[in-house]
Amino acid sequence: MEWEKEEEEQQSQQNNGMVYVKVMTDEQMELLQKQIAVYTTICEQLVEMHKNVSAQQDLSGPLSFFHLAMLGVKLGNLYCDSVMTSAGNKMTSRQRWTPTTAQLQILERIFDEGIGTPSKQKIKEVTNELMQHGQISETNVYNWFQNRRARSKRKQMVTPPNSAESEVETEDDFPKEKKTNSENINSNGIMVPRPDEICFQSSEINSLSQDPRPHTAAIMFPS
Amino acid sequence: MEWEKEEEEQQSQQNNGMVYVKVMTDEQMELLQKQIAVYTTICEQLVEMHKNVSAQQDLSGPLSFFHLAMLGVKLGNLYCDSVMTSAGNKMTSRQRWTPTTAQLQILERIFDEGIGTPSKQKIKEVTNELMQHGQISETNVYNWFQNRRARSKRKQMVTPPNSAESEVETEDDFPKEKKTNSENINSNGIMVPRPDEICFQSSEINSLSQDPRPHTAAIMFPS
DNA sequence: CCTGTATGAATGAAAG
DNA sequence: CTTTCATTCATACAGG
Repeated sequence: MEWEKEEEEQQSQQNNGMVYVKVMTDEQMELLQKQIAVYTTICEQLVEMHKNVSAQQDLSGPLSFFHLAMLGVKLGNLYCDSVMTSAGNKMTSRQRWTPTTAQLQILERIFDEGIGTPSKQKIKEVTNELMQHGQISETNVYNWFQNRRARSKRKQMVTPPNSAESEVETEDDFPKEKKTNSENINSNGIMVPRPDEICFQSSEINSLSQDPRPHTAAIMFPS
Repeated sequence: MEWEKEEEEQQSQQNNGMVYVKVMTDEQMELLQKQIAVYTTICEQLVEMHKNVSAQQDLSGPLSFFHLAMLGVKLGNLYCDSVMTSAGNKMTSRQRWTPTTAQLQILERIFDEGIGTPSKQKIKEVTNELMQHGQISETNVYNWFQNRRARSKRKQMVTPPNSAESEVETEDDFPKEKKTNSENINSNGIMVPRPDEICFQSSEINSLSQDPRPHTAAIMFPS
């Protein structure tokens, strides 16, 4: 991974001036890495397992255990249902394309390569490749790049040219001081926000933090 | 991996206590969460895959997996705990902006003035003004107007339509401000096939992959 | 606690 | 390309 660059992030949203950062100790850091490593291992092994099972059905593997284990890890829940809702007549909704994680990875990767001009030809190519990972059309690709570019640009534009406005009071006025018993951490204690809709680092994280930089879609692997 | 933060120390009470700590921005934090979320999802998918592949299996397998999974949970908990307690920094990435009453009043007033074109310049002005009443960013203002307009429009769209209801059976699926509890459609970001080509995909739909290809999750595992 | 709702934010698509 | 719209996702809060 490489988000080491991340210089001076500075405000994503409600904090003009003041910078909020997460602070962790080395041990916490290490813990985190371990956690990810565990996931990595689990995933890899599961993949292996699946290969075997797929190879020969009779492979009498005690898969049930996986289920149990995974359920333990699983923090969120809901699994999408089957496509159409009970009513059956529904299904008319959702006409808008939603990139699959695989597609997103590829798109981000390509975007990072800097080619700012998707050019018709390129679009076609990309579309073709993405088609391997799910339904998609050239228009989708085109729009995606259009939006991606526009938004990443806007982000870096909003960056206050300087720090002149060193406010003196802000950031305390935050209404509520809520400190809500932290959300984001599901009851299980695991910090994953929500199992659904995962996206590999959209990295344009949002609002207007700048960062016109690379967002390699690779998952970070603690070595 | 090392995301050394550069400037912008913030160091919390950088004096006694830990001398060096890792600092992450909201973006980084979020990125991390997403990565973990990705793993989680992958695991879930793999498990689902297994469910399908192996109808029923006896259990008596490799406890190692189970242990690993549990370990993951454990680490997850530990992680959260320690992080929360340490710097006391809000671990919550991205809390959303909440307008203060003063800000809301002003926003509403401006909105009523009819200028439907917030235009960048206007946004800046307004933001500036609102800053006097609490933390806020241009994006917040921008979003606010965006949402305000969209929602007021939708509202008036729902109200009038009770006079000449054309269709006969379109009553319940109508928008309704009911705010559809979503989740009726897969939330994995998987795209639902256009109504014009839904043919296959019936049994193992969401279970594992949206694409009718060898799902070998391998592709998701960058070395 | 859990659930429903209002609303801030993200984003695909389209208009300009 | 830039701006706007429409739809959806996620979360802060109020009620049970």
